[in-house]
Amino acid sequence: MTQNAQVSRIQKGRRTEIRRENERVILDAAEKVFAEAGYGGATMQLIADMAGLPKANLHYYFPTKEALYRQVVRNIFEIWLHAADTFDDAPGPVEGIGGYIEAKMAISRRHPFGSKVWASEVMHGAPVIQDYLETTLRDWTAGRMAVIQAWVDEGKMAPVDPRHLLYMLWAMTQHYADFGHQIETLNGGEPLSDAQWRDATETAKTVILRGIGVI
Amino acid sequence: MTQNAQVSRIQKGRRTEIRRENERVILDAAEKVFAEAGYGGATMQLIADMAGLPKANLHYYFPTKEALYRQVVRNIFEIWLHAADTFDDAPGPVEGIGGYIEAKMAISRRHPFGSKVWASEVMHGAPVIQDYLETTLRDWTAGRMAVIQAWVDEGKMAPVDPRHLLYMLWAMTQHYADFGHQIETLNGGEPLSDAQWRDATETAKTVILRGIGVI
DNA sequence: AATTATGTTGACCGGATGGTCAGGTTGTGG
DNA sequence: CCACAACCTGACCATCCGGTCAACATAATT
Repeated sequence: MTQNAQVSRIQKGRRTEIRRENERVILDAAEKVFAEAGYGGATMQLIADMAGLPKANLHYYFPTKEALYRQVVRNIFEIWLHAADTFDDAPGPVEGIGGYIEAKMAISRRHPFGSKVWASEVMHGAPVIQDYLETTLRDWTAGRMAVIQAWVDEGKMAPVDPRHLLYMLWAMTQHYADFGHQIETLNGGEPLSDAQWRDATETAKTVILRGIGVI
Repeated sequence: MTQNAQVSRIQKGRRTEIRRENERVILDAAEKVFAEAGYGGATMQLIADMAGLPKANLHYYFPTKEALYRQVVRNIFEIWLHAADTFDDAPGPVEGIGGYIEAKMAISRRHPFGSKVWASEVMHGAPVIQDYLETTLRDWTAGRMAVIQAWVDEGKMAPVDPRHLLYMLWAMTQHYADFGHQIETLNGGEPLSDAQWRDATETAKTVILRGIGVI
């Protein structure tokens, strides 16, 4: 049994395993620290402490603070984009937009740090991922706008500006991650419960879906 | 004429005038730098350069970086709260909520830096204005929730969770300031025109008001 | 005009931070 | 078992930043 566990854990050699594990630990710690302190306020020492590694070890895996930050932001961007899958094979706005709201609310709950890093990056003028905004995100947005516009043309929903509708969806859902502290404070200092997350998601879905005339 | 201008400008003595003017210049510069670089990334030297004053002069008016930051955040909070006036003497949700959306969208356009500073502060756990969140903001929120709940009870709008509706309004409107860079990039690198701001405001109002069943 | 209060600023300081490096340890292939 | 490569880390360094201060300039007061 011990041997089996070892074998399965060491599939690709101890060396690459060490590397993968350490990079993961560092990236997780970095995401949290960057989210809580901002890029300028974060220090390599803080990240190292949170990761449980000496600072010099961080520089072994990531040459500079900026390189580490860049990797954190890229990872988040991937998650962000994949939430759009619900759009693709949806027969209409109820499933497509409703599902998108659910997916993004789930991300806000599961990856609050990542969301904050992303927000911070954009607020500071996207120094690191400007190229992504101009290519990947622009294409992505154009695609979803076309889908929404098609629904409008087919009479499946009220005529609403697809671009601003998308912005509304982003804003609402990410708000629960980015302003989580404010929401928590207004909730008596307690994190939202399962039921409260469900209420939030349901309220958002109801108001939006009724707002685009599909309820 | 020259004399008149001077007289009106120096109403309260040269000294207090100098102080007021310098504090204003410094606060404006600080707001911009804090918004663009974050608290940790901002430096007193950067703020001084933007204000056109030597760094030591900043410390004459504001003892520490934190004190300067604190004042910037307080100023924003004031503006933020006053946008709620439209709620108070509105006969119903159409005027109250519609007007609130318009007011907050106007603020996002006029005070984008302030909005970003506020967002940053909250995202980092509100180290400076936690007490405000727990007192002023909590009371404010409770008051508006009561107003909305009353409208629901009177049958003036669909039954919607007032708290999450408020969060939606905050999120949508502030998104246009906080994520302004992303929106600008997706707009071909150009800031939103007057017409586009009108579209954004109208879309938000339409979807929300229809979403709460008053259209 | 003399004195005092307020505003101005270049030069400086202690501490923190990102990053380096030499010397060590551990895993890997032959 | 040996030699090489990958990994680890304490100690160190140059730089930058918030903040201080002493000396000076300007306005207000008497």
